[in-house]
Amino acid sequence: MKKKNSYHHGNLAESLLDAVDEIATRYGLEAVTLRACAKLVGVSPSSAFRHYADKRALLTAFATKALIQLAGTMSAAKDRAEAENKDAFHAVGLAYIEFAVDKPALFRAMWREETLYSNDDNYRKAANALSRHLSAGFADTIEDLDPDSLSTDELLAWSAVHGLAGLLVDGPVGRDDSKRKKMQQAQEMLTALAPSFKK
Amino acid sequence: MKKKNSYHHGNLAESLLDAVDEIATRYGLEAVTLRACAKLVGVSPSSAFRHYADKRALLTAFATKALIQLAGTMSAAKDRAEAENKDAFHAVGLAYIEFAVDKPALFRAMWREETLYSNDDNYRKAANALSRHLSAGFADTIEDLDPDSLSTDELLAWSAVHGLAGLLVDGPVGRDDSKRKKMQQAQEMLTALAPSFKK
DNA sequence: CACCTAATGTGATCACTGTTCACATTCAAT
DNA sequence: ATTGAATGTGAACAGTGATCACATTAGGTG
Repeated sequence: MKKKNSYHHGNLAESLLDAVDEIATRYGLEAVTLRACAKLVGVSPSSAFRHYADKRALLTAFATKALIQLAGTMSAAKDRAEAENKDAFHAVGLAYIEFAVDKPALFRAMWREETLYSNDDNYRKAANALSRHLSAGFADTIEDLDPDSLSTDELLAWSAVHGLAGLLVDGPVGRDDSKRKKMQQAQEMLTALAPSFKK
Repeated sequence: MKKKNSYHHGNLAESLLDAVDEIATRYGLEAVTLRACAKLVGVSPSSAFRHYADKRALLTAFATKALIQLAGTMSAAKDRAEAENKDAFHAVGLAYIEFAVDKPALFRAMWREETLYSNDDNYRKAANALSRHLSAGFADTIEDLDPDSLSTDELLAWSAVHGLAGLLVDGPVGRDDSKRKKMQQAQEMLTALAPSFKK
């Protein structure tokens, strides 16, 4: 994007993240290899270590990026729903699930505790932000005393949405179904969940 | 367990599964290596291939075993709840989450689509069985027309339970909390979910 | 401008991984 | 007792993450 034929690449750190994305979406997370990423970027394998201490550090950065991307999608869904006077939580939850269905590799990468440095500050922040985006769909009069502690309603909402996403991506639910069918199941589940949020 | 010093091991296939369990529980799933398993069993690395076509096949067998174990735990929880006249779904859901919290490595191994042969017959059967154990907590008068197709209520129940388990094991929820605290969150979530199951 | 230091990319090399294959050993049925 | 099938072995292979001395360059200093 910047330099073309120079010894120095320009912004290898960012380009490596793009390479992870490319390979993960194309061939799956397990196919993401330092050497493959380096080759894709057109650079020596060892050069990656100038920017990431570890393969794990690279994957952590990638997961963080994915989390932020998902948060953006959810935020957009919320705005759209409010503009159309629709139920915001329903829309945000649906966006969450749709993201998982559309980009399973990214969704998996976000939550691989064992291949991540989950103590990383940026990662933690991005992960915690998600719950806030979900509960943003609720009535605004919710008690947001401690931003790092979830209310039971928030936890239930996140669990149901996250759980269905997980079952669709890495579970036996809707394994051979079309995307339309899957999203329809999500719709129904979210509707069925609504009664639990009556005050 | 059988032979002690013979050239032939006796039941390598089963012992390898035990080795996977041991290593996964002790050092995490990523530490499960064919060579480490073989060494633990006291056998040559290549011998594993007489019983499993692949590392993936081994992990599939292990995942299946874990699924069956979880199903057993759930079934026991249901029986106990019914004997004590308590809500069966609540108990079964709690058992599901407790299993994940107690044995995160096993729980992760069950759902790693990318490191599994999820088409394997035994695996599929075991995975599908779980939903039935969950819905067994519902009123018995539920319409179980198609056993392979989930009702919306079943799907909601499984999603919420599975989601919280996932968030606890591989997510930012309750990361530094004690087990007691985690299980308390689970209790509250399940209680909050109940209104959605009113007919 | 020339210089110098820090940042960035390279190549060789290491230990380890899953996998294969010819070979050794044992079991079980004849 | 013999023999064929089942099971375990050891040496190899290519691919992996990682390290380190070294090469190349960028950007501020004089």
